[in-house]
Amino acid sequence: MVKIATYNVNSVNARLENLCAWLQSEQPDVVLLQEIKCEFNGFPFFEISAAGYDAKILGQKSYNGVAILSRYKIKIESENLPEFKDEQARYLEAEIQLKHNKLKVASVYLPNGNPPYNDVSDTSKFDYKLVWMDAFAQRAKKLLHSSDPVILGGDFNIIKTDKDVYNPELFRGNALFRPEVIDRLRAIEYQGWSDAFLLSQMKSSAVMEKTENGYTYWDYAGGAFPADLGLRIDYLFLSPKAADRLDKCWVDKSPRQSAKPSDHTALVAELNLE
DNA sequence: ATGACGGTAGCATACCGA
Repeated sequence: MVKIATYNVNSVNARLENLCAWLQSEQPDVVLLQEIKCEFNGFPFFEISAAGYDAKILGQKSYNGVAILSRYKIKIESENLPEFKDEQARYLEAEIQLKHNKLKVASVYLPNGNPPYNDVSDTSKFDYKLVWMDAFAQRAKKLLHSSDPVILGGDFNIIKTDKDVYNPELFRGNALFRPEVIDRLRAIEYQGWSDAFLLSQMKSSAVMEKTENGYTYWDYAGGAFPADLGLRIDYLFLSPKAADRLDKCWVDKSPRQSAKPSDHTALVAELNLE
């Protein structure tokens, strides 16, 4: 059994205690991190290694940045999306050599796309989100038919349906909830990817799991977390070979409940692979 | 009242986030 998680940490250095405590208690085999907010020289390799993990990163100063942690050997396949010039560090793809099987994974931090507060008519961030998604869709299509199982995980910054947000009306017109991005994500899923959380819910017979909203993000402000005013915007997408092996996928709220939390929490899956 | 909260850069406050 392999346990894989995605977690937007909102600065790996600000979250180091939180992250290491969670690695210690949950013992995931592979972790996809987003928003590490540091460059190579600022990444806490020593502490992550002491926790038992190899780490590969694509860093950026102050903003963005993605990483892959693993108890198994990590071989980087792509830093950034191939054939897409990107100033921002949002995509890291690797091959993980398990005991017997190989696994392909990518840590994905999709652009937010909302305009800056001082100029709400500025569409450049939204335009960037759309072209980024088009490049990502091309890469996903290539990866889908890999001979190894593939998992694309991360913070996608997309609310797929009204069910995935505490107040849909409040988010109409928001870049996370615009038809242009929802349609693009649906087109990617129609290539043949499975949303691990939904697939797990579908296979479960437990009533509690079926009614779980799957929120992975709660605003820091206004007591959103205790009131469960959240969004489901972090996903694990499984290729057919990975979906075949899915045992269970769930939201782990423990990092969000701990001291000094990220505004996101971890989404975890277990697959029958070794 | 047009906020809240948190991180980074860098030293006051702007930018970013969802």
